[in-house]
Amino acid sequence: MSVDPTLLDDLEARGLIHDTTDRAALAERLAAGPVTVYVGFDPTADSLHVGNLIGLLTLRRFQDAGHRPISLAGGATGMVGDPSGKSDERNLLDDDALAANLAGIVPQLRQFLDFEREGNPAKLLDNRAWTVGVPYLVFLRDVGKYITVNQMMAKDSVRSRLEGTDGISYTEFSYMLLQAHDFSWLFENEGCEMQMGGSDQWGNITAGTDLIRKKGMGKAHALTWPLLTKEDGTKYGKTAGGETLWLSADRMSPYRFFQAWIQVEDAEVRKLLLQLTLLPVAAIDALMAEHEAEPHRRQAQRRLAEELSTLVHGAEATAAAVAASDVVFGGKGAPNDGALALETVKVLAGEIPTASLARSSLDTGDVPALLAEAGVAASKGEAVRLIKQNGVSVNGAKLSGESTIDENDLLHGQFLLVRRGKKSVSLINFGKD
RNA sequence: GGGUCGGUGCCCGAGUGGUCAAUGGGAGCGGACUGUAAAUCCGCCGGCUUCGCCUACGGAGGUUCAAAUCCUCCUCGGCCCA
Repeated sequence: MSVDPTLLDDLEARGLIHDTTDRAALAERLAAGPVTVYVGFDPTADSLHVGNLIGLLTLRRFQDAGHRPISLAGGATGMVGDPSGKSDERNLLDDDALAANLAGIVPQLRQFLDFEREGNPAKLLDNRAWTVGVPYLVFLRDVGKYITVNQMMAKDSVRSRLEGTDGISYTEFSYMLLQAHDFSWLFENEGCEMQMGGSDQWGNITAGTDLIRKKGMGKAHALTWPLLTKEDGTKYGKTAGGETLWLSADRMSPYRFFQAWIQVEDAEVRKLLLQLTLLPVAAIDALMAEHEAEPHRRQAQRRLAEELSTLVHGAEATAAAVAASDVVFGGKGAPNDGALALETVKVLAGEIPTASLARSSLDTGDVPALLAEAGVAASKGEAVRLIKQNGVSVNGAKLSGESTIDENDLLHGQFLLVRRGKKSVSLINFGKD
């Protein structure tokens, strides 16, 4: 089995290396042959989100380079809660919630890696398997003895909690030990020599490499990537509107996911292409050159959205999102109602927010009330304002204060296509007669 | 436990008896310009049966023609002392 010797350089070029243990030794080890490497994902919700994408993709990059990736679902650690990046003590998840979260996450972990690949198939493990039955005394002897409290308190997230007024529970304080134990267990039982994670995981990861070294088990490696941030340094992971970018179609529709990436600003797009897609660096450079020549075509954003949608939701859902986007944003301004085929409307209904209202809602002739009822505006007052500000169009025509809507306006006798502002489009379905 | 300062709209923060749905900033929303970008500019930004009414300035009472503003109690938070 041969490995791709350019892996580390590629990661470097993508800006994906924040820190590593002994870089020369790591490079040497990676060049020598397949390495088993893991990334942990704690089931804090029933879906992963963009914050987890780098981890998933980095594992994928390792697999594509010939190494053996392990996705670790944190069935045990998720119960305790990682204090990293948290200013408050977490609520413990009960068993049912944890099981539900795992059930949501495991398929997502699966889809990024190849579990059948000849030579270096991926593995998916749950740390609960080797954690749940460990007696406390054994844990203290085999893990706790090797890690000093001094080291644990050196961690920023722990220190800030110690200095704060609310403190930190012994449970969360112990999180680092659990993660170190995972690494040493995987090292011993799966031949896993390397752990990766976001830069906030550095302390937790090196606790593992230290434990492995102190127990005389051998040499383990670590790599962290920078947390995904925007140009201004704030955390990525939300849309401009503040929505979390979930990977689950139930939590965020493929259309909205797609749109979120289309709307990325120029300053961010190169970095996102590098870190969140599998496109070769050279291809990204070429794409960016194209983009800079004709920025209004938004080729870079489009490609980013297509690549990510395909990775997360698959080719079919991506095609539907593209089709819906073309209808909504394809023409100059609003879609042309006459040209909107019933089939297209039906595709849209699956992709954009759709409200179902009773036909009787049309009877009053009160347009603002209708918009409020459909959720286009938060209140009737807001709807009135939006109309006054020229912010609403129905079936492609701007509404004015005098506009009315009746049965004759329904597309295919059933739908209204409502645009609010530039970016937000929704459908109101009045059902068949 | 004592003292003291404070709790104002999504957030920060003015306002200390009427002129207050409440100054200002941020966020958000709409518009213009554009490229579903950025920057900039303009407007909006509690609700409604919208030239008026209702609900709101931690909670409950009270004084007053009139309270976010004064009084009482309660509650929560900061700081100081024990």
